[in-house]
Amino acid sequence: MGNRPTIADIAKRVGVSPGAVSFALNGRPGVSEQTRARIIEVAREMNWRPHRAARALGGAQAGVVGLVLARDPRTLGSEQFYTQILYGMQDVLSAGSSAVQMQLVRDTAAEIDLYRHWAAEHRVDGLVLVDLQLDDPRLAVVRELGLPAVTLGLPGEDGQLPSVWADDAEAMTTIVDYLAALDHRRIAHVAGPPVYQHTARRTSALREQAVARGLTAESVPTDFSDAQGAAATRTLLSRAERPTAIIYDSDLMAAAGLGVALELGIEVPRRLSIVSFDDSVLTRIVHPALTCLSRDTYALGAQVATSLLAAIADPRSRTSIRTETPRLVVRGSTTRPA
Amino acid sequence: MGNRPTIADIAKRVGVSPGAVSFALNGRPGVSEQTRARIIEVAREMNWRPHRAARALGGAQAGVVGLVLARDPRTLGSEQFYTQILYGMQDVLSAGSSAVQMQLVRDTAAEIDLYRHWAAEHRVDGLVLVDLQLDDPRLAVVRELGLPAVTLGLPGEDGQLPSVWADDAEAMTTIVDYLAALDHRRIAHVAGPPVYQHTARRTSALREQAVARGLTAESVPTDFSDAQGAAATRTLLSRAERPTAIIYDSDLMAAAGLGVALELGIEVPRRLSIVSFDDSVLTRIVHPALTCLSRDTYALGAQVATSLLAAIADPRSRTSIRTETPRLVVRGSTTRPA
DNA sequence: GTGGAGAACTAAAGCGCTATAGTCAACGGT
DNA sequence: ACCGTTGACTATAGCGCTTTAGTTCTCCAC
Repeated sequence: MGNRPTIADIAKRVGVSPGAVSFALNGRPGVSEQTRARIIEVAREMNWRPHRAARALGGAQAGVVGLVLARDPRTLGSEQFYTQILYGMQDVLSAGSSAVQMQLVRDTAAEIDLYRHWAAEHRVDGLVLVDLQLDDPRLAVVRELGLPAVTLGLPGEDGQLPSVWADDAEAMTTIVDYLAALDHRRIAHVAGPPVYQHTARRTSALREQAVARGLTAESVPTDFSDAQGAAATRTLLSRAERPTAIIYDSDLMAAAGLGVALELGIEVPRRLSIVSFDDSVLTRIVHPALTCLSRDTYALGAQVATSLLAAIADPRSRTSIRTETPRLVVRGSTTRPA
Repeated sequence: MGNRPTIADIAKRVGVSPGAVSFALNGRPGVSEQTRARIIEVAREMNWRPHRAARALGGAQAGVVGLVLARDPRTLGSEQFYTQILYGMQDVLSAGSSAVQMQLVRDTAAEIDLYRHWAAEHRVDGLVLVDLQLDDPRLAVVRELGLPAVTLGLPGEDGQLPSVWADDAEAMTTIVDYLAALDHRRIAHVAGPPVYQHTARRTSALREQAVARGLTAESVPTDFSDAQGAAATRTLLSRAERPTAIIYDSDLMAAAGLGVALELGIEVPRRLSIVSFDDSVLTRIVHPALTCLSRDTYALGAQVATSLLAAIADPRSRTSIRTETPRLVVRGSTTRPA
């Protein structure tokens, strides 16, 4: 039963003091190589594992990093992306026998509460902040709490926190390049909520590109839900001069948009090309499969974990890592306008 | 900074011993109502929060329950369901200021390793076992480790563990009832892996129903991936005597199947009816929207959390809760066969 | 007015591990 | 031969909280 061996048990068995065992097991000087080996062997034999709480209590780490997702329970849909991130993170962290504590909350206020809670209870050693907002209120809180953190997305203006990011502007340019090459002149963009930094970057990149190339472009904000994605699509496609291509900020909305096109009898891709900013199974199972930007989300998660571990080890480190710009994967949903 | 107040700080401030503070804050007898009130007030004033690790060390609970999902990172797809479960669980657990530790692993062996790990490090107070298998190797391990656990799905044969479950056989019957009423005579079932208990139950329920009603029915096993779901569909639809209705064990496979039907030019629902065993956004965004079994997954998660808390409080409790049988939600993907 | 039962606390040990200070012997340099 | 080092440990305190075993007091019954 629950009676796991303690460091004292090992000490007794080997015939040394508990302190010596602690030194040995943590690779710290203070014991001869001989006894160290002996201790390690006995520890393995007895199937010893450190008691996390005991370690954490001694001022050490909790062995947990936190990741909270703020979204309405009914607007779920981006899980695919974050599940992959989670997977990537876990594989890196479990090597250091840490774990990721993922939690879903309703909104940013709840998210902040949770951070305070976690900090107070010493539950986590570090945080991953996702879905960065313009003027993000979380940044100040995290700084105040003194918790190491890494942002996934754009780096903070003033480089407050280390971050792992991809260039959204460049990604948008990739898409527009492609659509322009196909001769699309009227492009629409079903975007996420404007408070998000990535949405803002994409939107402005599209505008710039449109001006530079003399295209008509328009971004429609949504809350990322399939319902609003569908609604936006319906509005766009009901116009007299409807767009010949629509870029969606998420795979969920893209799929929903495709459904609307089918429902309106607008052939995809002949009469409407669709591009999704996210890749996932979803883009592959609908018909036609969706052209999208794809990236190695698993690797991204691993990257985030690595950065976070570095930030925890040295809280003053401030290195941001720019990841590869997502690649465009062309599938059946795009072609030259009819 | 990080210098959170301790129970001793409160004690000093109020002028009592740390023990008294502990009593007061835990609603335990040993202090007068007056001092208790005073202590609680000061604690709030100083913004005190218990240090989790310290509590856990004293033999108390870690305040974490574990949920591990064993699946290949490339076969992800059921996240939607589990994200909802997670959400439901969290809302119940956070009231008791516990958290859910969700982790993804590659297979059952890794899952079992993780349980041992968690148990040894006292990381979790209890477990939720999902995707029960026939002759599930995890049951013995969990018993051996003495960890309170709840299964989500069918109860163990011998009622070893409390469980929260819905009747898969009855659910399947609901679907067949409906399809039979529409006059479908040849029904196929794209199932999950046969090792899973729910797959087995559904498969045998379908067989029984088919015999009872004189229908032709067939179950095709898959690994739950969109690829195999699509492949199975392709095989079924390429037959001379193809089914007029296909039941899918997951929404992901159902959507993939729909894609295949479109690709083969088989109209849905006129020439093929599709029913999904799971509900999620996915069933709503494809076109036509999929008829499916729906249940309140959030509530299910909450139920699981409640049961688990009960199991933790009293490890001998063995109450299984049978939840409502999922309701059939009819949408555009089903009709009478042409 | 004395014994005894509560009530209201305090004191202190302990959870498992880390970390610091201290002990002790062996060795080397002068 | 003596002091200072160094290496290999041991002893001990402490992390923040819980919990058990006291210690006082007060109050009441006989």
